[in-house]
Amino acid sequence: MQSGNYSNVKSETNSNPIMLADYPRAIVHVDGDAFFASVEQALAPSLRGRPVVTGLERGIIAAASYEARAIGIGRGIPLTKAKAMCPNLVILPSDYETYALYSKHMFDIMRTYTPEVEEYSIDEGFADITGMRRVFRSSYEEIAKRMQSDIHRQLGITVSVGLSLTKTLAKLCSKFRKPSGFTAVPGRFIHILLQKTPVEKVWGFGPQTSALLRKLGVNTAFDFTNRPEYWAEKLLGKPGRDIWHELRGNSIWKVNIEAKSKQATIIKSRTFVPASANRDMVHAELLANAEEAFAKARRLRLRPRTIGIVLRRQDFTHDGAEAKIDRAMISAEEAAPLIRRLFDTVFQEGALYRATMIVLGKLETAENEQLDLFENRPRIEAIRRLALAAEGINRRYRPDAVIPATLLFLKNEPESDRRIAPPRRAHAPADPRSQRRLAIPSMTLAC
DNA sequence: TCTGGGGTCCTAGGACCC
DNA sequence: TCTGGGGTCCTAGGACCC
Repeated sequence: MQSGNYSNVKSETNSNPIMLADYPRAIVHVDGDAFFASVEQALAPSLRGRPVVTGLERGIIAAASYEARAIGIGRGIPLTKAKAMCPNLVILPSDYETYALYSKHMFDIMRTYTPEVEEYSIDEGFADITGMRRVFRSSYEEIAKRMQSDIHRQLGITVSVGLSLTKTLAKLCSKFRKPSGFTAVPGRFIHILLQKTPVEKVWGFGPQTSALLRKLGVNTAFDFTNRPEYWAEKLLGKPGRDIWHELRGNSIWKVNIEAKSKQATIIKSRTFVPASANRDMVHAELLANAEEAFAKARRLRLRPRTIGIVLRRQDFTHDGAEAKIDRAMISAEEAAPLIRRLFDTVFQEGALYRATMIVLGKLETAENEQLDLFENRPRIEAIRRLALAAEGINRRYRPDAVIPATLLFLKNEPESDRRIAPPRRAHAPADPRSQRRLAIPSMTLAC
């Protein structure tokens, strides 16, 4: 395990101290190392030490173990390409339920050191351990290291841990050494960390903001914090000001212990290859997404009050439209006429589209659902029963055993993945996703 | 990082009201 | 009937995150 802090690093400049107190707040960031792949390796000892990736169900790598990364295989790479690079690659489907169990256990371990734990995502979280030194009769560094070793011992996975004064700094620390790294930066060494951090690595600075900052001669986090606060706010608004403070050791973003509030939107989108200008085909893709989005809404017992669509063109520009719905809808069939209207306002004849998206917004819990007195109750009930029955059949047989007639356009395409609709033999390269279904019968490919 | 899928938050600007 | 100021609410879209 790598370990250390900045106390042994010679200061490159002693001017402009940003924060001198060591830990006015002590924030820990715990970041799972290749989380999905690590869980798989923890579950199956035979996989340890081998290159393992997950993402079989999508055809694109969702997580890659460090053994896989060592040979250049990482997130987002198509499985076909990855397999070509490494014939021994172990390819698994993502098993989110199991990962969620490990995730919960990881947060429970963190909570044995402080109740103030934020479950930021499935594989990373924050803990505010300010004031806990006395309770555990140890330094903040020791507490954070114990958290790390507890997780390793109890779960069999490694995590990287950062300790500093703010969430932003703690996150920089946990990224500084990986995997299984430990990095602590107290107040008097913040400037050294910032000098080593290019703006792109700062949490909250994406490609747009980073490019702008670089153009203005701001290349590192240190450069950014050396500009005046009003400059940061004027250029980047409130987020810019918040980040400026966070980087200087002034904690703005509190560790949020509340469970994630209710989901606000459900999004379903799919890219199809090749792009298409065919009105019916693009519309059918959109409805297929609507089917999945409503299925998810039913599962979560949520009802949308708005429906939005987005059509993405081949050049990655996109257009969208949104509409309110006046009563609760639970199926794509109910929404189909509305979706059609939105589609007709957005679709442009002659444009080449590569993806469609459905956005169900303003979700409400089904319990609050109120039916309009004047609406056509029997018909709506019939549609509901139909949707639920179809779902049951599909669960029992195959996902597309029963589909709405509106999707027959896709269904009729012979030997084609439902989501990859257009005939591709003539003019397009084969899509790897449609091939993998036929070609990969088992979970593990080991040659 | 020339781009897969699922999310959240912030802001600018328009509508509407006094 | 080009004319003040200001508040609130909503929406579209940008930017970012994992």
